[in-house]
Amino acid sequence: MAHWLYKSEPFKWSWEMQVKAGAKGTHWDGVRNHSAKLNLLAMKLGDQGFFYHSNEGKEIVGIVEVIREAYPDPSDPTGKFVMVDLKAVKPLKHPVSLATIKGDPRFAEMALIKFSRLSVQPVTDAEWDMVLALAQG
DNA sequence: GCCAACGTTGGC
DNA sequence: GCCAACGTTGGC
Repeated sequence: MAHWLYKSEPFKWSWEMQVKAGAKGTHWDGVRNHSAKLNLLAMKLGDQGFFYHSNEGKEIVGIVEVIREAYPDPSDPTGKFVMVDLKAVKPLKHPVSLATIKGDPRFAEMALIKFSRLSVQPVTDAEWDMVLALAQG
């Protein structure tokens, strides 16, 4: 099963709002980047991902799960972009900050570092496990 | 608030 | 089809 990372500015859409959306989840819309779109298209039902707060917080705060695979994003007038539906699974016991990830050489190849502006990113199994281990800390 | 990175646009 | 200009993202 693949893993992902979703960035959101908390004052636009925060982890708290995602939790409030409950089991029926929400659309992850507004993606207007082709790399991010390819990631959305690759997602399968049940794939889990990290929920990352950009700008304010700058940390991974929770885990979300894909509950509907990619379909057209109605907020895109060109009809080219897609969105998935996500629901909150659980918060991380201890959020893992960008500073922590940057300071750990094991994460040097992580998309969060290398492609810092990409809003929907793949996460490798190794990175997934390492972040979860840090979150237990 | 600044600015680097990077994607997109538009003139040629 | 190239590439300069421009806009946006997001860390600092």
